[in-house]
Amino acid sequence: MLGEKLKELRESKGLLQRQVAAELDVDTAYISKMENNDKPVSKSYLSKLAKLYDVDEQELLTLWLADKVYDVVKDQDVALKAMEVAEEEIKRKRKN
Amino acid sequence: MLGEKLKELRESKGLLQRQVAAELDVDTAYISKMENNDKPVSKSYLSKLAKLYDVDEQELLTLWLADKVYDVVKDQDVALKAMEVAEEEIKRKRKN
DNA sequence: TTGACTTGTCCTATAAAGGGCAAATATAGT
DNA sequence: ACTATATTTGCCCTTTATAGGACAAGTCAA
Repeated sequence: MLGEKLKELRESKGLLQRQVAAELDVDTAYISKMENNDKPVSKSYLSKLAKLYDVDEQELLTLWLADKVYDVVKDQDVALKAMEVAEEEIKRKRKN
Repeated sequence: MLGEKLKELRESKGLLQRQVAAELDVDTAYISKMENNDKPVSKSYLSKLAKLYDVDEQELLTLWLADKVYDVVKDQDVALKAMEVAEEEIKRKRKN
């Protein structure tokens, strides 16, 4: 989810992976893997990416977190129920 | 969430942590920590616990997974949004 | 062919799981 | 108050998993 978004943003900016890699000071292979969900995106790059692509960091952070959640529940057939339960717990804690 | 449930179930069955510990062949301290969310419950104990407490394993599994999800999103202010996104992704994949 | 991207393999460092053990506390009964 | 049992807490340890990459080699498109 974050991967697709990053790729889409990069292309809309007309940037090459090589350029983004240079900006983050990493290998281009790593960029490729991020965009293809082969490797998790390191949280520490989110702010740099947000600036580079000129989007709100919150947006990327949301997708980043959604990926994490997805990784936990995928393949689990009680996934939806579990997420509901967790959601209610979050809301409950927020109230307190 | 799973912890509280386990404690509640154990007490409703009138069992001591010592007895449950013996059943799972672990330290009583570990049982205590599970019930107080100080240590994650090992997934491999769920079926034994379900039988011991005479409940559906799915129920425990759901709470177990909910705990995992909660751990990922807690303290994150985009938690709810991220869960929504992940939820939709799950549903999307299910369709395909 | 060349530049852009992808894929496979490898490595290292960190963290978390899964507990044990001993000591501290809480609680109920006498 | 004293004891005994139940539970909790703190500290420790080992094993396994994952993150976070690098590097080389492969593929794809112009």
